[in-house]
Amino acid sequence: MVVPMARPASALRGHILESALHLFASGGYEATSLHDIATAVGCSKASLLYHFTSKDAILTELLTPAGEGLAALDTQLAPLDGREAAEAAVIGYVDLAMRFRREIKILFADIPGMTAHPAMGSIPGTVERLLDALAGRSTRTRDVVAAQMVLGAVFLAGASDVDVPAQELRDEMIRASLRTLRPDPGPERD
Amino acid sequence: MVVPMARPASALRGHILESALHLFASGGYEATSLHDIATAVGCSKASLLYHFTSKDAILTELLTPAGEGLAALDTQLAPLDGREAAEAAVIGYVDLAMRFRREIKILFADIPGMTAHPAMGSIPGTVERLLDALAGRSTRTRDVVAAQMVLGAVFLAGASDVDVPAQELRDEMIRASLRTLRPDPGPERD
DNA sequence: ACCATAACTGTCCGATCGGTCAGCTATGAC
DNA sequence: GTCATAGCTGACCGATCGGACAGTTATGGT
Repeated sequence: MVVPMARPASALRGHILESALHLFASGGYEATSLHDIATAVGCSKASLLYHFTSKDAILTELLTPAGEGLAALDTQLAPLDGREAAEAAVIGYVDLAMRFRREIKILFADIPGMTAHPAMGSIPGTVERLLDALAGRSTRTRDVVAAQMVLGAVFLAGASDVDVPAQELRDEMIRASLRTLRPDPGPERD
Repeated sequence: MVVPMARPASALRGHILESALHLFASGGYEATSLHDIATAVGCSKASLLYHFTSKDAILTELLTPAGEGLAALDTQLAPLDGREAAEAAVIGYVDLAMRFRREIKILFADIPGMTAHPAMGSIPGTVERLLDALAGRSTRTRDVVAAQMVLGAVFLAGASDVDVPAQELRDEMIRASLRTLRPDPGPERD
């Protein structure tokens, strides 16, 4: 049987992934056609489908590292609790967002269909657990909303084109996230 | 000449807008076909294009109120400065996000093509000014990043399906946003 | 020289999209 | 009755999509 398996690495293959990542991140997955990618790469559309079994296979290969990173964070956070969980979740999540900024942009552009993509593992459950960790395992409305906001804040701020060096952005996002999650420093205490 | 103008209100017209808003918000604009809308409404695809000049015209009618609301906030924030600007921006932005949760979901699902949609006015400039207000007119990295994060936080938390009553969600989002933007309360306050 | 295989492409295909158009039906004015 | 008009529809159109496939060229082992 001549099953078209994933072809081994080659010069063109790398160029395809590179161009596809760029196009997906800037224009979205659905809005980017195989023709667009082929034009950017400088090869034929059929050549793309020689190196990859489908358009989705290209996306999968691009998203897999990010999905694995998220899964690893999930595992790492599982045994932690309370403030420890929240802080580890913040740092881990921010680092993840920084490392996969372009991949996040792809997800961001096609949320509805993308969050269910197999390459990202079971997003719903993973995200739910990440939220739980960010909230320090608390179910109080205040903490749940704050966790949800940190999730969105880092997600969007990481994908945005803020004119700030990466290292600085990372540190500020961590600080701001912890500020968001920490109890109010007002007169009342709990 | 017989220019097909926007038809006046009618029962079916209302149902179309209602169904379209629901479908766009849950599945995204691009991913929702006229056939999908027609099926949901229970009429023919051609009937949609009798009441609306195009698919885009449906979207425009759905997004226009949100665009006007954003423009109004823009005007309201213009004369304010510093902490006053930041707090007014937070409250105004959160209220806007709450009022147009479903519309935001539409934008969220098709960011690349949607942020440039005429119905939302000149998004880039408006968002930039909103960010400036959120940062309290500061250009310090810390404040700029925090503002960007609040923007994303409210945007996503508002569009998410958190199981929290609207009023409570609004108040918590405002509190958390102010926490994010507020200067660090010294090394340790607790 | 021969040939198997890899790398690549031109061309075609079915599906689906947004949109057009001629025509059907119901209603109300005269 | 007659006629204009509003509301609505089935059938069709061109464009574009992802993908299939036969065929061409380049390469390296024997």
